[in-house]
Amino acid sequence: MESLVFAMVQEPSATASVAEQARSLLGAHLTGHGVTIMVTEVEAYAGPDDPASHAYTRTARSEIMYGPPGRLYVYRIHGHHCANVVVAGPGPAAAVLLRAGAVTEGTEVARARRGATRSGPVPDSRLAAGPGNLCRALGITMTDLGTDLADPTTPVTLTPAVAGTTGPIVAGPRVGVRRNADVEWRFWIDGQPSVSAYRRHPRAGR
DNA sequence: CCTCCGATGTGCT
DNA sequence: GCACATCGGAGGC
Repeated sequence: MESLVFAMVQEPSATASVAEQARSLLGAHLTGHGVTIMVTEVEAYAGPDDPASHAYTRTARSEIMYGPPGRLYVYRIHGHHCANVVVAGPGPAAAVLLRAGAVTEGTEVARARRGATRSGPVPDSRLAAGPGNLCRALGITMTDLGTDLADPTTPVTLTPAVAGTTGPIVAGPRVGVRRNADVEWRFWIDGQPSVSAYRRHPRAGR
């Protein structure tokens, strides 16, 4: 409650709908290279007014977020890939990070891509748990950067959710961000086993 | 050039 | 809860 007021004061109405668009992606179906997931966890990132966003500074890497919505923004971090949907915010360069999903098709392919950890095989419910693992399960790499997600002929496509079919949606602070660490722009479907545990950035303020 | 540092994942104490 | 592998982007010099 208090944090919501804080967010509204900090972020004027220009970015409020970025969070709404992130919420609306929950329950959508994303297909990547033969594997389909239902999206269970997302995070909203705004543009130049959101220091946690890559679009906070406009560079060659973040340029795609200043372009048309519905395209895929892929970046690498710590040797992993992360996938975002560029959305049309009231402000420029809004995007939604796809953090987790439940595999609904292509489970065998996803298992093969994930392989086994030292402690054993990855449970099917966690094949696309976490943004890096989601990309691995779906075979998303930098070659998919800029894909038009509405074009059914591409290897990566997004099918919108039917509103009101996901069950309860929960919100909290974004995982692992140092700046704007208290803005509650992570959204997930309550009870889904693919959803990440919250980890605060070690050097986040407060 | 060179340094810093993550929108991470995994394993271990 | 904590350490660390890992690597490219971004910015400083």
